[in-house]
Amino acid sequence: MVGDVGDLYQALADHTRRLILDELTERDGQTLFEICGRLATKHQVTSSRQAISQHLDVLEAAGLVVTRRQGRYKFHHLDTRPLRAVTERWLRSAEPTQENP
Amino acid sequence: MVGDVGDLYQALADHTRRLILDELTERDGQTLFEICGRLATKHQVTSSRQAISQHLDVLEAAGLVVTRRQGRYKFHHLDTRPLRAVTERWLRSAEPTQENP
DNA sequence: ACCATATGCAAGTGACGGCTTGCCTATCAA
DNA sequence: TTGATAGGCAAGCCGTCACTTGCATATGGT
Repeated sequence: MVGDVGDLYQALADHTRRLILDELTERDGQTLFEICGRLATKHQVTSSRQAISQHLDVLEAAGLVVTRRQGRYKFHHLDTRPLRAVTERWLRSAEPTQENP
Repeated sequence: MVGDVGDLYQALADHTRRLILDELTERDGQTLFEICGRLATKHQVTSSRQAISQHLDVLEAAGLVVTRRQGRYKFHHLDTRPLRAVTERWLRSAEPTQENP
C-alpha cells in the first residue's frame, strides 16, 4: 500500500506543505529547486532544500503529489483526488447554508 | 479571532479527533461522557476523559465544533463549514471524475 | 575526464503535541 | 447539606515531527 488514511491529514497539517500544494496548484510539474525558489521569494520560507525535499516525500506518501523523473530532474505533479475523501467523510448530508435554532 | 487557518488542519491531523467528528456526524449534540463512551465501545479508544476533553477544545478552536451549555451538561455540535476551505483551496478547477493520460 | 547541477541518505537536535495524573468547581437530586 | 454526576485547570512525561548538517550519488555540459 502507498499510505493509510491518516497520512493524508498528517500531510495537510504542516504550513509549508500547504504552501507547496498552493505553488503546485498555480504551476504544476515543478522541480525541487523551483519549489524552493518560489517558497523563498513568495512566502519567505527559509527552510533548507533538504527540508523541502522531506516535505515532498510526505506529500508523495499521502498521494497528493506524484513524481516523474527525467534525466537529472524530478518533476512534481499535484493530485488532488485524495482530498475528496475529506469532503465525502463529513460534508455528506450537511447543507451549505444551514440555520441553527 | 477564534483561530487561524492552520488550526483547521491541525485539528484534522489526529486520528481520535477524526473519530469524534465521525461520532458527531452520526449523532449530533452529544456530551463529553457520551462521546467518551462511544469512542471506547465502538472504536476501542482507551484515552481518558481529559484527553477527549482536550481534543474537543482543539476541535472547538478550529471552528469544527460549537458547544452549548445547559445546566451541568455541555452539548457538542458539529459545524462542517470550515471544511469547505479545503475544497475551495485546491479542488477549485478539478473535475470529480477526471481521467489521467 | 572534470566540474557543476540536481537530488538522495542518514544521524542528531529542539520543540511541539497527545496523554496522564491529581485536584478543583458546578449542577442536580435525595 | 450531602453525595453523585458532569466538567475544568494545570503540571509533567514522552514520543513524534520539522529542521539542520554533512556526505554521497547521478546526470549533463565542456
